[in-house]
Amino acid sequence: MNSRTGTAGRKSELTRKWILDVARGLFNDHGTSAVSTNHIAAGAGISPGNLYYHFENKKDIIRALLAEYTTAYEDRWAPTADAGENLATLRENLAAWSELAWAYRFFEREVLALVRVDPALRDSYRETYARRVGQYVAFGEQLEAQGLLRAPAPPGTIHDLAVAIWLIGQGWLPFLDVTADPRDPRQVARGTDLVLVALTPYLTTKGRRALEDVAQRG
Amino acid sequence: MNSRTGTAGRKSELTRKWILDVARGLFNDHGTSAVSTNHIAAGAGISPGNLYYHFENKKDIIRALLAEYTTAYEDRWAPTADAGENLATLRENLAAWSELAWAYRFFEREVLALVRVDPALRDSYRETYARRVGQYVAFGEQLEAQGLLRAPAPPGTIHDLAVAIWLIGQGWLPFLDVTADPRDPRQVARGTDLVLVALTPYLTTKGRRALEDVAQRG
DNA sequence: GTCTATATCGCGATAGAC
DNA sequence: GTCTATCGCGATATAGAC
Repeated sequence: MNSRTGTAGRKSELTRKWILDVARGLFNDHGTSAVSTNHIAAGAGISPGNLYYHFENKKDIIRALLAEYTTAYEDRWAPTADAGENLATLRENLAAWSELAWAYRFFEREVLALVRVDPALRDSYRETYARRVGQYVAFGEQLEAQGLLRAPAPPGTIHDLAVAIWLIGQGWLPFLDVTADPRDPRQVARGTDLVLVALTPYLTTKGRRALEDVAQRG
Repeated sequence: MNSRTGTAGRKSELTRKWILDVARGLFNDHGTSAVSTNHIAAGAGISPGNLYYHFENKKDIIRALLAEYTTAYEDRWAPTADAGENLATLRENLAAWSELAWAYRFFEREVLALVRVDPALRDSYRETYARRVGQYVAFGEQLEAQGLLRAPAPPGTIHDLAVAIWLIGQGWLPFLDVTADPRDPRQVARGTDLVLVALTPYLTTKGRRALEDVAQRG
């Protein structure tokens, strides 16, 4: 509130970041509801009072983590123009994405419940979702324009496909967390398979070749 | 524990069921972590002590609700033999399923978090998942045998598709809950669209016609 | 089977010293 | 910026009367 963030804010930022890292780890391991602000403070080796100096409450911490997550994603995946190139790197992109999602896996597990009880969180989630699916759709339209997409796609198909892929992407990691060991690299590969099983049949032969390119090279 | 369930158990079963109904409603509205055993007791118009007579604790209630949910599903959808007929009724089946899912929507929202903190729940969930996806795969193989599935499906495709569809089915309702009004019938229809956008491209022309049949008649 | 009363515990949050 | 101390509250769970 009263912080003019000059050089004085440095130490504060460090502690703040440290709290977020610890909280993220605990949330990932035990789920947000099992983790109290006291646990976080203890885990971070600071006092409860200090934690409340940096954050209003637990919700505030969760919001900050979502902001981190979103930023990390958007730093990494600035949308590019060439859909063909994107197809070629799709697999590695999915793998890289899964790394990030793993770091914030409590989120993938709990978002839908969390946004229900925190309107502020809900708003940023909706915004992210809209932007993200918008990117998918733009990607699909690029594919179409470049003849990489099978022709007779009824209107709305690309959008539906984008949402379906979003759902698969949202769901598969926490799902593996339950049914298998998500750290197993082969399982991560299965995650990309699940996305591709939805996407592939919409690609032309040329599109499929672009997709497999990297598999040949790698 | 010491209950020889004869005629004496009748009243007990009624109260038990009533508690479950109330709990389900509250969980749906506020999420499991915001709802305490006291809230449930108050909502049911009974004392906290009475609630603990019928259930060990909150986890126990949640487990009972999952059992209810699973049973309700399996009573409704006994697998049938004719895949072509199944295709024709797929849309209505999806719509009917969404009714059921709506009644237990807190589950769709929270399962993955819930199973993490309750091993018993985790076990039944895994079991249900395995059985359900197994049914999907069997369905896919029937389609294939009847020439309703496009021919060159690489091994594993049907299974991947089954899992992808499971993920879409798991995800879309709670997702709508966040992004739109899930009670809007058109939104429910969009849910089936999302499943079909993954399935349709794998169908032969004949398969697609079987799928559209009902749309013509309705 | 159901109630009332209560014990215990830990969470969220703040005040005030340093 | 960080700590210690602490208050108030509500959640879980049990004891014992009816």
